[in-house]
Amino acid sequence: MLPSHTVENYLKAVFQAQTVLGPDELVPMGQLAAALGVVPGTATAMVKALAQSGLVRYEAYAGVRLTSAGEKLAALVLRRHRLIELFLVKVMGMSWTDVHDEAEHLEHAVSDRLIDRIDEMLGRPAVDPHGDPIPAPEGTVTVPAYDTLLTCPLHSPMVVKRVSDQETDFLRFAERHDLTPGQTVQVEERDTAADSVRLRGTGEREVTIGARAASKVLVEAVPRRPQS
Amino acid sequence: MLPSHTVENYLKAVFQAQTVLGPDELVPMGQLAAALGVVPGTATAMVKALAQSGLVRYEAYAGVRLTSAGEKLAALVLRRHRLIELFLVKVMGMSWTDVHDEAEHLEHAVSDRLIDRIDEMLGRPAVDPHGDPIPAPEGTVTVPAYDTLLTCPLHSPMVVKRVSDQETDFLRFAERHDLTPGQTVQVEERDTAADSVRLRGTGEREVTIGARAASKVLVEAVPRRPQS
DNA sequence: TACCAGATTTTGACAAATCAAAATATCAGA
DNA sequence: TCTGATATTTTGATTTGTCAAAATCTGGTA
Ligand SMILES: [Mn+2]
Ligand SMILES: [Mn+2]
Ligand SMILES: [Mn+2]
Ligand SMILES: [Mn+2]
Repeated sequence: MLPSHTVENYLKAVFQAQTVLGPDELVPMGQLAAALGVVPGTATAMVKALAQSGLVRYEAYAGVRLTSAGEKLAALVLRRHRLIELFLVKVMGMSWTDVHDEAEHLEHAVSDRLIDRIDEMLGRPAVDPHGDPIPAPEGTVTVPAYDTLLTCPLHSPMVVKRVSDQETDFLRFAERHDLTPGQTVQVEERDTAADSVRLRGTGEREVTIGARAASKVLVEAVPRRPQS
Repeated sequence: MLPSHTVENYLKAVFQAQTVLGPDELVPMGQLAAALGVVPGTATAMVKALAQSGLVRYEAYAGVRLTSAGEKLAALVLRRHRLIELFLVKVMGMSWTDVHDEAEHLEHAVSDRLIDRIDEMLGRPAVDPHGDPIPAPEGTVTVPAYDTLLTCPLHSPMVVKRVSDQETDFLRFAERHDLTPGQTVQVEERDTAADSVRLRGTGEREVTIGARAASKVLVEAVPRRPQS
């Protein structure tokens, strides 16, 4: 019995909530329900069924976490999602701002064989168009720990490595300000009171963005001596 | 309310049954149920619901036929299916023998925008890898009337235009004997008693195939003076 | 320690899609 | 016209996924 679309979506949501909360935390039902756009009671019912199938462990009033079986399945859904996103950008010429919604459906419909062709065609990539890491076929992921524009050093050139928001509007905003993976930026000033971050980007252009937005842009120091 | 996968599959099945039975025939429920792999009672229930939605007309004990609304939806599902099949062959390098099952799932998951990119990328093709005509975005299809290897003239070179069976095994058989769209064949002899057809294919190779198989290979006379 | 606000679970209902099996209709042949 | 074989419909259940709203729990605060 292969998992339904719904089951795949629940597992993926738990997986992603778990990676932000930390590996030992339980995901609260309210958060899970919100992520999936269902009413809390629905999530409770579904999670109980998933627990029956051995895909999650569930503690009433505490929350839910994936078992290793559930974790593997979830990682494979995420793998499909991210490979599809990259495929849509690289091969189909779609914009990175739009591919998420399309991938949200396709991730449940592609076969293992097709996903492997896609992977091969893309040269076994490590990250998707947003810089999100692509889980291996075995279901393992390594998530590099990056600074954000809110935590990185000032006056020091940084490369954008990842933009962690799937909303078309935010991605368009990021693109408009050259905050896409691969671009270089530098934080000029942080104003805690104003809740803002002033940036100098490619071509000396300056922008000031909110702290909220800044925290979604993950960066890494530009290596001192780039390989010739 | 966009139609569910199930509704799309029912409409497509009625559409296809209708094109083989003829435009004025009602599709019997038993046949529809068999095509969809459900028990007859299920088909009856579903068809009644489709009739409620105005997608089909249903006459108890007689059968079902698409309304023009249903026909348009069905044609669009078929359009997606066939464009996806061609895409999988041309762009993803899959075999024409395998793409049907993959397309059966993807046809319900691709957006209109993506399907249009695919159509564009393929150069607005008229037929899929099996020679099946691709419905227009408006939901219209023109089905050319071809001879089959069972009805075409003897000793006269014919081009294979279409192979009308989606089974991997049959398609592999056809491929083995150079009976793929674009190839040239010639019928040497028909033996009604033996229920067989003897063919001479590319490279003078001869094969004898059954009448059943022969009827699935649609052909057209090779034009007298091919365009230089 | 008692209470409350907020989160969570429970209960009861519903829609979609399906099957098994009983009931019924149709149609061809005697 | 009657009869049976076959096709179709009906009936009653089941599974999955969902919501609304009532009931219950939990973690702090007074
Ligand atoms: Mn999804
Ligand atoms: Mn992504
Ligand atoms: Mn289908
Ligand atoms: Mn085809």
